[in-house]
Amino acid sequence: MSVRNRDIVAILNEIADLLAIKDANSFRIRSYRSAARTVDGLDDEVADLVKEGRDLTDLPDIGESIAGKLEEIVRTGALAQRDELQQELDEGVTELLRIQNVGPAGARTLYDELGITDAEGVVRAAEDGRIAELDGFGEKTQDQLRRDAIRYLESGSRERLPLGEADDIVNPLLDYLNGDPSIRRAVAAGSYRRRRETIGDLDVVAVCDDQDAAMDAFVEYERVDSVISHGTTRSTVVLESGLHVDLRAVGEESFGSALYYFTGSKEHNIATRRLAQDRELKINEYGVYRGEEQIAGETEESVFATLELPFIPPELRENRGEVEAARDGSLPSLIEADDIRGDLHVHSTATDGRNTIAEIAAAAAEIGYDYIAITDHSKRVTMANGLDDEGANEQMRDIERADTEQDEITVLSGIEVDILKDGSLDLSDETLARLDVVIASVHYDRNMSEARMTDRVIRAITEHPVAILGHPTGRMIGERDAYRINLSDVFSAAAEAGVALELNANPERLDLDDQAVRAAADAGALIAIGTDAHRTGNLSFMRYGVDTARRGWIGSRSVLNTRSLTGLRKALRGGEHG
DNA sequence: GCCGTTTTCGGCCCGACTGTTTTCAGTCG
Repeated sequence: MSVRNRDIVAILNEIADLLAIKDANSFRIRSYRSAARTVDGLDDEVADLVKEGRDLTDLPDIGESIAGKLEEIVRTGALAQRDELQQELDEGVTELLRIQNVGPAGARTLYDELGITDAEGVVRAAEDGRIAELDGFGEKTQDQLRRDAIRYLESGSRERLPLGEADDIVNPLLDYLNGDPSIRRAVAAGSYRRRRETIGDLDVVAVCDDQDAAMDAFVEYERVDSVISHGTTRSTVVLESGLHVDLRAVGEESFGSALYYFTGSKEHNIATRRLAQDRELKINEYGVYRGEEQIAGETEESVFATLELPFIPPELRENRGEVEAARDGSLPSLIEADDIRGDLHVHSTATDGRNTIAEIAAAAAEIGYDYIAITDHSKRVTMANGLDDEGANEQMRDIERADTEQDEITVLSGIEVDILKDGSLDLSDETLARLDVVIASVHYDRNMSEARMTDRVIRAITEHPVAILGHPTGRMIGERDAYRINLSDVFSAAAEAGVALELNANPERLDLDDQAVRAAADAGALIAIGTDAHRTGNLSFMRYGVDTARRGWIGSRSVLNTRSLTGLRKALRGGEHG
């Protein structure tokens, strides 16, 4: 098994950590972290690039030195430099950096003076009162570090929150803040605004009439568990849910620049600040400055204008080419929630859904859709009481009846047919050919080699009347990884066969993810955004699918279910085989 | 260690909060 990018990222970051504890040149440390970010964002495996003899120094933030180290890692699976650094310090001492409020300097002092190498050591030393005796440390810091180390030990590194759960926490908080008389308006920024699939913490930017009162209101919010800091322009709290929230108070004249600054991403901000430097401008959260003079900042648009850039949607701000695209006028026109005309992946009471076809149709009509496809499981999914050929045909008749019994929406017949281990499907092609929408998905036998899984999926979608490949990687966010599969081969095959790739909008799946969906569209494949709803309330998951599509640079033309019913039927026929 | 429409040296994004300080270092985002 060759070295994966994630292993390389871990090694580069570990070197950065070790160098930081050794108090090395900070820009040198930053270089390792930048290189790690570059590798993390690559579509290709570094091991493949090396194999192809590509010049790694063509990649951003990777020069002669680190390129040589990447090749060493690929060749030997290890890096002598890291091993040497690790021997100088103690194994695992970088764990100290994972503790809140312990940075390189603190870790160095704890290690040099007290020989502490892990969080348990911090707790013991704090309880013995040894930390407070160190230069630059005191009682308060000792107490804080003891709590931080215990929290680290109890929860490990803080888990990121899925966006769907974040919405349930963020919306009530924003309602509370916006209802406070001292706050003119409060808006969520950060990865939440960029609609990342998970968020680490939450940044809220607020324009306030009375900053002190606003900060007081914030820390007194009923779901606050503890207050980390409480200032006049910034306060940080931990909510009962464990989510860290920062509130930044700014003046009206700085609202746009603050929102821009705190929306990030960090990498995006660095890229645009470099553009600003070229123009002898300075961008910070208070505005865009030429010398002492503020020349923009009230709106995000005004900030972009000083860089002669059009507005870049928050979902694109990841430094994945959006700054360059904005400069040369090639930013994509992104899909909007209103572009969606129907949902193509919904389960009913016929298998494991909670609602009847009629209830689903009514809920979809209420949303304003033109059509909805009922796609229940096939028999292999025994847990869900999956349908056999006879059941599927019976269900087809039920769907047709539901379609004729109301005239608000078109109900399409469909199935989510299971892709068996050998790439065959567990319903006959005759049955499938009668249905409007056939989604083929892998549910079982996930643990096979990449080559076999790739072959299995490609056979399923090219040899049978399939319209859509469902949740193409099988991942569950924070629960289980994608199965091993060569996505670029699958995308090419799907594009060739006219089979759409699903962007499963369930916020626990989001499968394909943002980067994969971009690669799929680049390969010429159509995208089908479906909620996989098992109850009518889940139809609202569509939003997360659209968010992810936008993060994948997807326009409405690349998405199957933005088409009119006529256009959809035409595309579905065009994609069928035999 | 990386990078270059001032190019092979000399820069490298920027500010708030806290605690231990008496002018600032460390951490965070």
